[in-house]
Amino acid sequence: MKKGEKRKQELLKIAYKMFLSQGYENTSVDSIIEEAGIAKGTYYYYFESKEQMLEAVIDMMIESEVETAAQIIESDIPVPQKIVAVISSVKPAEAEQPIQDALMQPENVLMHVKVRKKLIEVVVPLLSEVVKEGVSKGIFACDNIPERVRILLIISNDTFNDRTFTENDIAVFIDMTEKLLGADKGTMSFIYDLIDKSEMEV
Amino acid sequence: MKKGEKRKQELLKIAYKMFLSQGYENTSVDSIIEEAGIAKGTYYYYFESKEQMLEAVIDMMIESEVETAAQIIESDIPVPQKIVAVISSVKPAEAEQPIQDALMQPENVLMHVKVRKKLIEVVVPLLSEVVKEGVSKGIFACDNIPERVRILLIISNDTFNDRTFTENDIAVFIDMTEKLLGADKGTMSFIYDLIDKSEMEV
DNA sequence: AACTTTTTCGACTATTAGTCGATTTTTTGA
DNA sequence: TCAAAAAATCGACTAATAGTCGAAAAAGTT
Repeated sequence: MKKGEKRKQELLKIAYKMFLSQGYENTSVDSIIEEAGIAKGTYYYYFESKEQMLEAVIDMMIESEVETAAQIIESDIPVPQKIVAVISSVKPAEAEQPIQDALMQPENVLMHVKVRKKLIEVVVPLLSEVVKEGVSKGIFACDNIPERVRILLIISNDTFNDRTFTENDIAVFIDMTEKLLGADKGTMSFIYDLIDKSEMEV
Repeated sequence: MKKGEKRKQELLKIAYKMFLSQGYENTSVDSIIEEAGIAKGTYYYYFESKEQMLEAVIDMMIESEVETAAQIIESDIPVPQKIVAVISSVKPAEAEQPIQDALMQPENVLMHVKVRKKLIEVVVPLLSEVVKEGVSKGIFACDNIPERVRILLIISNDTFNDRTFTENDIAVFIDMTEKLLGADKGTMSFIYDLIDKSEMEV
């Protein structure tokens, strides 16, 4: 009842690395068990299927990202900055490994879609609270907050995570965010300074 | 040089149906050739790989949708209605088969993502022209049109194609569209009447 | 020590995408 | 018209895959 959990974590870590470096489809169960030094039967003692293991790996990834997001929310920075910080934290970006690159690879569509879906599911309620705080402070003015927050996340993900972007994309993103949340013009323009210009298309 | 093209089209049609009804991953090459009554070698005479065939099937799907979109654009309806019509035409929706349902199935992520990506690539320029027309007529007022159009497509796709939606989603979509394009409040509220309420979540 | 439960093993199966050389059918041009 | 060239078809074969299963070893329990 104890050793088992450890082995499971160990397998998840190995799979996590291999999925990211080679893609989910290109990582065979055989190669995972070889890397782990266990037999086929052992693998299937811990995981129902390869896909179920992928779910578990994703849950693991999400968990740590949500922790970061929660910390940011509890911190004491201005609401607009807080929102942007949470949105950024939700993309692996500069973090540990080239996770972002890995997720961009076409052989990782499945993983990519699943991560995004779960992340949005879990971050929308968190971020909605922050926006609500902004509304009560008079920084924002809008209704249907969760629906708006979702749009924010979808677009930021599409613009900044899934592809290369231009200055125009940033300008439109800022404009859209302000209008979507009912903020004064200029409220979100600090975003421009945060962007890593090296990631930008010329 | 003639018979070949016909066979190719025939195979594409068969694959199209099978991919949609069973999902891409669940459709084996063996089952396709059985359905078509040909040998393995013949299949690979026409297609490099199963995935390359998927691309071809998608191109086929896109092509017909783009034709429809182009017709709408040439038609003589008001600009705001035109935009919404194009966006709707871009989702298979009520069309022929339960394509939409098929693309929603988790076993079709790959196909789904590829269709969306290609569709956006091809529709953004078309729709941008329409918006430009709207700007010159004073209905809209905005810059960076292609970037804004992309957002419109991404969000409409996420909201109306990928999941069930609520009244709030519609309200936010209308509000966002108006603000994104710089239209007067109410310009896009006709959208509400177009929505098939039966598709809505309760 | 005798037992039960948890964990591990690896040979085995069934299915898959893709290869290849041989063969048949169709086209072409002299 | 007919033979050579090109296009199209065939199906047995390979290599890799995810997943199964019953037996055995290890760890816990009494």
